[in-house]
Amino acid sequence: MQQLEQTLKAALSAAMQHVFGADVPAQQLALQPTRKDFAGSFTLVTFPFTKTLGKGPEQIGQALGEWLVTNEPAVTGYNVVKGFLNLEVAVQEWVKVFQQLRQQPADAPVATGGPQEVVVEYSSPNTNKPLHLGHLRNNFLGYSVAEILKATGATVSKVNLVNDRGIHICKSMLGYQIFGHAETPQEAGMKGDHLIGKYYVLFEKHYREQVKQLETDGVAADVAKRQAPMMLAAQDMLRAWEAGDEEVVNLWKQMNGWVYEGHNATYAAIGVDFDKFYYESGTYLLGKERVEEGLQKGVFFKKEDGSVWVDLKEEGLDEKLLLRADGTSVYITQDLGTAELKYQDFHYDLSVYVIADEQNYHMQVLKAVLKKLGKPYADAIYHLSYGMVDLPTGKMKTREGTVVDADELVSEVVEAAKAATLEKGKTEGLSEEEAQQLYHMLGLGALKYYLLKVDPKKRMLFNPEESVSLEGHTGPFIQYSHARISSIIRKAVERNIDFALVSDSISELQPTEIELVQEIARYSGAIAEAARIQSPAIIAQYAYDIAKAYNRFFTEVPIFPEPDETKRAFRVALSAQTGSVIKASMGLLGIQVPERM
RNA sequence: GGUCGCGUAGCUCAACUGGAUAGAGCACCUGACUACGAAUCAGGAGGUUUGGGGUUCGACUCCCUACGCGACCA
Repeated sequence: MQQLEQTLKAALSAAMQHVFGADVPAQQLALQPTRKDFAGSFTLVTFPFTKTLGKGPEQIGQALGEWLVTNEPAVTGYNVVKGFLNLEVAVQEWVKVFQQLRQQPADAPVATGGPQEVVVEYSSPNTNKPLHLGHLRNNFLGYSVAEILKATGATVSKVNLVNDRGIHICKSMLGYQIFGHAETPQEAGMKGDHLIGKYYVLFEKHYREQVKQLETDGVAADVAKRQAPMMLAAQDMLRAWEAGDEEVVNLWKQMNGWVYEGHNATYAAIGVDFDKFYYESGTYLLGKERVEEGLQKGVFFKKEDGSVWVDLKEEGLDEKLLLRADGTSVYITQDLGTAELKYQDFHYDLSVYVIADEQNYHMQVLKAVLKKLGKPYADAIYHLSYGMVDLPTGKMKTREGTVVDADELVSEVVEAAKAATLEKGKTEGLSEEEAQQLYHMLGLGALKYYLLKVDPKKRMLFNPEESVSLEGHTGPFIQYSHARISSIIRKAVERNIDFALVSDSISELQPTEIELVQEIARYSGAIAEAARIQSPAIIAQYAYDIAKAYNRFFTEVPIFPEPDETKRAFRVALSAQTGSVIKASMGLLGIQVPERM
């Protein structure tokens, strides 16, 4: 299609020359797709030329259209509406476009001139609780953006930075020590991450009671929060951990191990993966080195109490603490270390951080600090900032127990898909195992699509009912379209229809056929755009559009009843190509598509 | 208090660098399964794009302002 557009632009440029004597290079001409309600496929907006040409917009459109129809064989007709010149393209041209598209596999890389060596950091859980709905948006986004960047030919490494140390980890450890009676996940009959989460919650519960007690005893609220025995004990434990206390470290290793097992099970269930794991316990010391480096270079400064700061007022930010007075690290300390480590490992020219937008300020600071340090990789850092997920009842809040658990949610969507599939009686001929796989594919397809179709930057609302919906603008709608196409291909093979080659001699195409060819051709552009703005929503919308276009084609145009052998083969080929593109585009979202459903 | 972001149909979301009559889905109404899969398709109804100014041939998009919501920084 790029070729076709080039042809049209060149012709328009020539028309400008011949009709108006104006020198307008082809690159300066922007064509846009013609709106559905008008005849034609490409539109030139003529308003911008009224001044230089000294003519009215319609006059320009008429003259250019007239010239094209007589001089450019690819253009078979035109119409002018106000300042819009709509061009109709010859059927042969569309057949040619389709033939070219078929020569490459649907998942062939799309060169965009973008970054080549990329790291995408996502998921990055705390090791004191199971994953929840917010993590799911993060995980799906991270996985998908990585796949999209791969589709532009980049080498992409997915990494997970595990937040495995700090006061919150000690809280769950302490809760376990006090209330856990050394129970194991097996004994409790729980996944490891859920078990640890239970003790984190228990810690918080008892800690709050202590705070309340202190307050009723007349202690000021903020003092009570700091002085409650359980908080003091947690801080003791953190110090013991940093000092390498054997008992504490062993407990820490054991409990984190359980959490990793639990998280890994969730990752496997939702189909995301990582090339490398980083642990904050392994990077915070490196971060302290960066702070030292900044002091030596004179870009950081020390206050009287010994704490280390950076002044970012010139960058429009504020002063920022980098290291506490007692020498312990803060979040940004370890982030400095991790950034350095990632660069050593991958020498990236793009490093994506998939992190919620509540950390916009923090990420600005990180980038600014690395620039101050003169790090060559500072500019390559990109914060893929996504909005929080709200519930119909409002924000998710741990305190109020409104957090939607990832594992529970996954089993719910799978169950919903199962129920719907059974109700429709579509399990015929499937083994039990195949059926289970299908439910999982559909349930997860619904959930992933639901979370990915929204612009990542925007805050979104999670409606449980809509997230398991299988109709309308949903993942299963697209999966269904693919299953339908697969059915057509199976039948075509049974009937020995040869659709490997598409004849040049097709002289007529239905509007829905042209539309479908255009949609297929749009795929590479969608990838480029999605990669540029790092938005899976672009791909999600595209996959929906092409599925929609296919379903329209499917109901309007007969395939097997078509008596003309050439047309019939073309329609099967068109179906096959559409199926490949649907599969590939859904793959970029991390969603699988079934052969039947 | 300071900084940043958001506001589009009853609800959830689209709208490429400023382009035509602002589009989908859900919900509501109507029609289409003895041609290939109805988890589908076609049609109807639904909008002062939060309000008010400005720039432009043209503004959901850019600028100013008011209001509302959210996040972050102390």
